[in-house]
Amino acid sequence: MTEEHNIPKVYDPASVEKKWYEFWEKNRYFHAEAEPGKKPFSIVIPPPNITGKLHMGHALDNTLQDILIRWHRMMGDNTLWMPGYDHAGLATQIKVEEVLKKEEGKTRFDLGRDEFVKRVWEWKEEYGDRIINQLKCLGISCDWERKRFTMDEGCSRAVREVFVSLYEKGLIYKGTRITNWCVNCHTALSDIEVEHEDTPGHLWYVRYPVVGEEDTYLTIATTRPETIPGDTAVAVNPEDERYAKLIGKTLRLPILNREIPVIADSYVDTKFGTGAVKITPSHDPNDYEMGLRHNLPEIVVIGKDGVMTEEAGPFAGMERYECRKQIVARLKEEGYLVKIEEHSHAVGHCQRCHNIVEPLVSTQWFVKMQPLVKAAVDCVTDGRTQFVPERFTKNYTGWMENIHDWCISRQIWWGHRIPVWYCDDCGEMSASRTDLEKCPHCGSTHIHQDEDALDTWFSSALWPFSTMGWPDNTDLLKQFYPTSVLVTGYDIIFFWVARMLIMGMEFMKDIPFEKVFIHGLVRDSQGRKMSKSLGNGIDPLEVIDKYGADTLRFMLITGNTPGNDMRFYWERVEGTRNFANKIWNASRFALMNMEGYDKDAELAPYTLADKWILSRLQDTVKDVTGLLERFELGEAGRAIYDFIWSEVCDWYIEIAKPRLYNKEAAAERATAQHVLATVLVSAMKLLHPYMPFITEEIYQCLPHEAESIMISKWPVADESLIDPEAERGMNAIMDSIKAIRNMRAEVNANPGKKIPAVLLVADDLREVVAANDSYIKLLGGIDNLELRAMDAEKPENAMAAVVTGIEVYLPLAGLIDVEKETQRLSKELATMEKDLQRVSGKLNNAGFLAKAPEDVIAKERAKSEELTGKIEAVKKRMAYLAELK
RNA sequence: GGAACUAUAGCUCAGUUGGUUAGAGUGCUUCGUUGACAUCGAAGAGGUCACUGGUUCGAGUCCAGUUAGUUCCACCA
Repeated sequence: MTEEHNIPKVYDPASVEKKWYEFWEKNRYFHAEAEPGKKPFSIVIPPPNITGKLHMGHALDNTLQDILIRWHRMMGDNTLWMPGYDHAGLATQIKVEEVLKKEEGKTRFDLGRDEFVKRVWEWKEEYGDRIINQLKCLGISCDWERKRFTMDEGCSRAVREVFVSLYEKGLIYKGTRITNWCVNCHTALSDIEVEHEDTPGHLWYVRYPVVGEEDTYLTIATTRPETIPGDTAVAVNPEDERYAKLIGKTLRLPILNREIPVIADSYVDTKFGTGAVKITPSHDPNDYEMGLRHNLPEIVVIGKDGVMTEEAGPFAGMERYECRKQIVARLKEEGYLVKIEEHSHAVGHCQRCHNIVEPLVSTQWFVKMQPLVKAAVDCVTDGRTQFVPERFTKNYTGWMENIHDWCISRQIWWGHRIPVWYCDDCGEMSASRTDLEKCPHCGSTHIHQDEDALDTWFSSALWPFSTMGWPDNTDLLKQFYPTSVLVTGYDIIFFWVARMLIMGMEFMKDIPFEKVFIHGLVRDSQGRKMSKSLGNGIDPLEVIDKYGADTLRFMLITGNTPGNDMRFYWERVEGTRNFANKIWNASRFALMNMEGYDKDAELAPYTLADKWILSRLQDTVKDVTGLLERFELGEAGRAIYDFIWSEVCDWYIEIAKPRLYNKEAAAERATAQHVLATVLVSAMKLLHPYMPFITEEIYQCLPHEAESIMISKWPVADESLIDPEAERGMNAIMDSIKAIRNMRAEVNANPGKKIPAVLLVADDLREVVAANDSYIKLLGGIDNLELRAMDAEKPENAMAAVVTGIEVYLPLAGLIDVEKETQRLSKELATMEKDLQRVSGKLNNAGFLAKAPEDVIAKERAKSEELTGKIEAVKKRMAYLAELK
């Protein structure tokens, strides 16, 4: 937009976005340093995975953050947005393994651990920055100079420190127990990495013969017949009279013919199935617990690869679901199968590969959660950390109160290797902050490190302080911890937010963030989750290419409320693009009329429209700032949109045109230029956090004080410019103009041509309307405008409309269709009378008069008066029309 | 089995502490091209605010229940 004479009519985002992003980066506007004494504002980015590719969720999440960051930067806060990415252990390992398989036909085992990990690092170097470059296309203003990685030296040091410290406190332990196991990924998973889905299945009723009693059976019901070979008991409820006499007896396991006892345990629900349940301690968490209580043997029949073990006898070597089929067939053949029922139940799937998770016994590392949760819950219940919207608090605390120990070991290679060494000589185990060369206990050099890596969320949990240099007490931590806001989707409150709160409270003894700003998901136009398998995802870069980053950003933020999901519509994208173009053209208009602008020129007194728009600007500044403070970003965006389009463009610019076109009246012209420029610059500032590129482009062309809009000062409302009188006068005039346009459209009166009009104006408005009748002439298409007092004679043979304080008459004798006009007026009359009825009802209600606040009563009284006046005028008018018939 | 969210115009959604004539965008109908913008302007039609009851002078807004849809949590075979 630098060449004033050749500004394209249509805004072209591609031609300006790159330019300004480079300009901002070159000038280091994104960079923050600790400056003691300055008010801080800080956010740590939810680190995207290095395998990541920008999707709509990122676009939304990062735009929200960028708006808060840019706004606070303009408010003069010392603003840090800490960027980085996550190594995403399992996800990345799977990704690289796929590539390895495809390109070289090899598995990670072919390469060996060291070589494989080296390959992942190479992959990270090559692709890790892809998503960051995509974020830059969105206009994201992170302090890229500080970019961190969960596996960089500093973050890794923090991981070691936390692990060893928790180990020393006894809060990390190694244990053998039943955990979620993915037979495909070949690793243990934490509880929340298992997604439960209701799946239709069957309930098989199987009878187990009672040993020593001919033709006596105990029938159990199971959803997993393939685990029968692992049964080591059948349990019934001790209160259950049906089975009382069987307790203590022995059953013979069908097919396998092993003998197992009937035990009693109050866990058994007498109402489910037959009230008798087979117990497989190695393959079911409840059975595992029961096995411990009753000292039952554990027989592993399903291996870590999902294949039946030798213990499964005739089924050894079969895949677990194939085995299920075979066992059911055998049971049927041999007469053990009593019946099959349809049964829907929740089945756990691996979050990564979506295979069915197998509960298996294995040795893993756990974080003991109970001692850690209290502080993390307290800081939320006492309000030190607040969820926005507040309703997510309950979600969080409820989960925390029922938390189980966190399984943190993964049988994978990519990630932080567990910093524990085992001595082959003395058998001791040692956790260490530094890599060990020899056993601290016996000095032996025959030691080896634990093979497992940590859950990727272990390092993410430290992100708010590991990125700022912890465990050192850095200047960065001193100024920017706790961070101000954490912005994320509700889908990772448990994975990430909860664990950051836990680790922050434990290691920093302070909250990691003051606010947790939660947003929803971006769904497709049918409300479905965007997913690869459905192929319904929209690529944000495609939207940016076609419509510009500003459009995508504004579209994502407006039209929804915090915490709720939103739908993606191309129509909404187009609507927002039109808004960008509207701004562009308003600015283009301003520029084309800026010729000879001198900021020190002598100004004429402000006109009504000047006073009105300046007053409205102050209102808007207050509204927008207040809404941003309450995290109502969508509403704030709408307020800016409405101000620019419906007030500045639709009214102010139109009214200012005659003054801007008239070069003879220099002071008047300069005044209009000054007001228009002021209003536009302020509006661009308000809009800048939402639409950074177009606002910068426009700002640079308009008279401006800062070298970039992004470091300019956020507008503050000037109370002296708030002018209720001007707003009232202007509203009356605008209402009159709308009434004129309405009547003209109604009868299609001389479109494009000018017509005369007569206005009857109430005393208190006469002066302002008389002084500004040019507005009415200009925008109503009126050539001869006559003003009369309210009680003066009403024009005959004219169309009429009544607005607050003004009656509008258009002498359109020849064009009036008496019939239609009467109809129109009676409709109007009906709604007015209905309103009046309601208002009078209130005013005649003693309870209302006694209890409602005075200003509300006054408002109702004024409304009543106004309606009475209007109704009277419309009635007179109708009487007149009746005479004409 | 718990819990949360959603229900407002044809469609997508706003509506802060209860006090409006219930709004916007989009779609629809009608009209409009000479110096910002047809990615535009003007006008219009279109809603018993899911249902039932309650609190209140007053409810789209608060409370209880019902229905429908979505989601999260939960070890019942």
